[in-house]
Amino acid sequence: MDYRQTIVEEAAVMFRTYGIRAVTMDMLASHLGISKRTIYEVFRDKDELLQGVLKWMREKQSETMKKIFSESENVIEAIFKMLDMMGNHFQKMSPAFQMDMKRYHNEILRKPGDQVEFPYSSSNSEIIKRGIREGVFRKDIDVDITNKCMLEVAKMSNDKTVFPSDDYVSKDVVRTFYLNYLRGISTQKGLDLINLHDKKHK
Amino acid sequence: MDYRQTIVEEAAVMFRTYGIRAVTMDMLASHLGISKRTIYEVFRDKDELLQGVLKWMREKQSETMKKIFSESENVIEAIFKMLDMMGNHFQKMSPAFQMDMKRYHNEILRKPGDQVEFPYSSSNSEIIKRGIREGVFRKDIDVDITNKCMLEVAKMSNDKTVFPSDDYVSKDVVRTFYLNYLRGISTQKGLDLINLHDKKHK
DNA sequence: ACTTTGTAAACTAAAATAGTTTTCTCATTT
DNA sequence: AAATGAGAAAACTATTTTAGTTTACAAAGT
Repeated sequence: MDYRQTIVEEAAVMFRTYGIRAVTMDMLASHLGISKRTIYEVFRDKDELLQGVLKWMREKQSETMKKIFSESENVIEAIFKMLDMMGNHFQKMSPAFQMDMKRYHNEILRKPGDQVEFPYSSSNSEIIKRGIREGVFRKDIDVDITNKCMLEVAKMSNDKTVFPSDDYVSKDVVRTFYLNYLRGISTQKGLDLINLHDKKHK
Repeated sequence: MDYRQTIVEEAAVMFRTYGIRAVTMDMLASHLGISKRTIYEVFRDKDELLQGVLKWMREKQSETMKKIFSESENVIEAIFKMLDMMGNHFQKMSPAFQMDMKRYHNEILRKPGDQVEFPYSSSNSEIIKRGIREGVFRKDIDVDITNKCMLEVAKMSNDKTVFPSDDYVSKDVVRTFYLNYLRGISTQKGLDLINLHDKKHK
């Protein structure tokens, strides 16, 4: 039987609920009702498993994005839907997971070729380009830089070390932070759409 | 200077955000901007620190409860406010924290006298007694047993292993589960109040 | 100057956990 | 029915973490 997908999905849930380090291989195995050996049959080590999990998360997330993107009438609507989705994801994602991700990230050059990229909020420049085409974003913005910035804003908004959840509600931070940035790159038409959706969503 | 309270409060936040095991003493120290040594000056070991944290959580929680209790017109109103507060707390509380608490709990008889009690939802029989007095709860219920049961219902509602947050929204589970139990011990007057508040809260 | 209070960092000892190996069992195939 | 293979179960090792200690040192108060 091919356990690979089953393992990845369960590991994904456990990692993001409890954090990566908190989930031991024994724990994962017993949750799956299989033996630890079987996991190591499919994945060389925990690192490879993590890579598999992150890859799967990215793929799933990317699909959802595409769906939202294609089902929306305009970019602003798409972004609002996207923010909702992200809000959901981040609510399910334990701070421990984010902490562990940072730690893995900081272990510089663990193995060359290994990319430990943040699974969610992988915004892509397509959104920005479409926004410009639709006359919602200003024509004079640098697509590449803006794309990177929006990703950073999204990441930062959800960083518990920057906005401790005691003082802020994660969802609100994303909204205000991200939307304000959005306003900054919008045309008048874009601003109108933002205000419209913001009111409707509230 | 007396660091004790500062340490306890920071540890409390970190424990419930990242889980107990995920927070190392070094991490805690550097977060506080003090040396690890200083922590050990005040607390013999991590266990004693955890006890301190839990005690403080219980006290703070108990105070809030008393406040809610005294500021409410009737028991049902108090319980709805209480549920709101609990919802908040559980949202801030990482599943890792709950997992670690269970683990500590299972290490039977770690030290005689050590009580590792769950900090939140320490409902007390006062609420039930007041409910009976107000004619909201049936007179024939066993106060002690009901108290214990309500506590268990509250705990269970927030147990991620029972209700994985993928499938359920924690807040909704508490609401339906707890409220249904509540209905079971209520008189007609109680039922009316529950329906009233439930509608208003929605 | 000396004591206290705390920092910084190196250190040790103990615990936890990744990863391995062995043995056993059940099911499928030949 | 014997052989093969896939996986369970559990014991084991080796590595890594982390709790907790010790040491050397610095600033501040007396």
